[in-house]
Amino acid sequence: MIKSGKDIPDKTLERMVKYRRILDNFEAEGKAIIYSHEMAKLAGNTPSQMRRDLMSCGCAGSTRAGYNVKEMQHKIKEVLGFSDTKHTILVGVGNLGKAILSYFSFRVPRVQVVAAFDIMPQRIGRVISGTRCHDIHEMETIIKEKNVTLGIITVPREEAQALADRLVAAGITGILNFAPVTLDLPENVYVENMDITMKIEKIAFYSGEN
Amino acid sequence: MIKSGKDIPDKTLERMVKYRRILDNFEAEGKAIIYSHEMAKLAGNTPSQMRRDLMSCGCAGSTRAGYNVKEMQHKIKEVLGFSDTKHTILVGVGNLGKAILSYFSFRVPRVQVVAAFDIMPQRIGRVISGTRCHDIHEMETIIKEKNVTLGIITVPREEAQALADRLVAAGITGILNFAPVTLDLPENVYVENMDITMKIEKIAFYSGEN
DNA sequence: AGATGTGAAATTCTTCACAGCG
DNA sequence: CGCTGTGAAGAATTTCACATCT
Repeated sequence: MIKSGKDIPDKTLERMVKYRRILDNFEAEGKAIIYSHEMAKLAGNTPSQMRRDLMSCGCAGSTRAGYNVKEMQHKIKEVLGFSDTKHTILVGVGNLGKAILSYFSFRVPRVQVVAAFDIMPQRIGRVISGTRCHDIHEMETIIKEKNVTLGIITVPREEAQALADRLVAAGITGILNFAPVTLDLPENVYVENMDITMKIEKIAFYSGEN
Repeated sequence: MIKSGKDIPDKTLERMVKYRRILDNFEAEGKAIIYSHEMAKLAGNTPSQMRRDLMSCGCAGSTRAGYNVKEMQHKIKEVLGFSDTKHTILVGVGNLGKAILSYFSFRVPRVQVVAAFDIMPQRIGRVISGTRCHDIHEMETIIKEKNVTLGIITVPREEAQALADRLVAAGITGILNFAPVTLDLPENVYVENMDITMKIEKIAFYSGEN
């Protein structure tokens, strides 16, 4: 999908999320000032990359004294968007689905999971980490009712494409896909893939002397 | 970590894994020849990127006739390394851990999960998708015994760094980390992070007109 | 004609190096 | 000084365009 017209580089955005998490911790500790090299250490990158990233979000760091934690936090949240919350559903309440639902008890800013879906009767009606699991037949209705725009796919590979089509037809514009297939969807839908086995193979490839 | 001296670009490697999966399906269907544009469609990229990738693995596609499925498959497997299997453990047998263990029943080439670990008594001794869950106290012993070199971390955030240190001390050289923290580890350990909440926020950011 | 293979351009991302501020 | 801000260099990745082959 074509990225919408935000001027902030993709990789920078990814790191921004990380920075926010780190800053949240700092705030909790009452730390008020942070240097780019401290931040870089915690984020696993370099000071200059850190500073470059901050430029993209118009973040003023006062010379000599480092960056003001609260201000930086505010600016980053502004970029990531803290105003409107997007409604999300998750489809496929197996182990993976359950695991992801529990991530949300730790609250992901901007994103709220409003319902989960499955086909298995024994899962329907249950509440997992605060989210109710519905029969998948109700999916389209609930998407419309609750104004859902994001979908998380945690169903088996074979079912992923058909499900994605249904989600898109129902009006969803962003998908996080955990199934190991490439989804074929219209350009205006933004898709991110979480390819777990790929990552494992990457580790096998790079680790050790090889 | 510094990448070991393989000449193949990082992104290409990632796509290679995807290509292999696609080829496996093709082989099952008995298809013998494939064109770069077909492959690109299935992998969600462009024909020229596809061809460029194949160059990196010395993959001969005969002009006009496209690529020979079996040969391409062979070359890719050669690059990804199909000879030696790396032994892997997973630590943290919650929902996420269980989900990942079940991925392995679908067989990830090159990688074999030989044991799982947890601290919770009710999990210890159980067998999940063919992998036995041990008490975490046995971890170091089993790593040595079974010559384990890769570790998958699916414990809560607070425990991840300490666990990673233990893994590295015990001789592990590659880690797949699902906890949302940056692990601070020696240069010679290769780490990949699966940052689920980050991906979700990315979708929230890019999807829709925003 | 319809593929592949590949220099070369274009784009994106990272790092360097250093001016300038407090 | 030590730290930020940033132009400019450098590296990595993607895309273009076209010669070449059957």
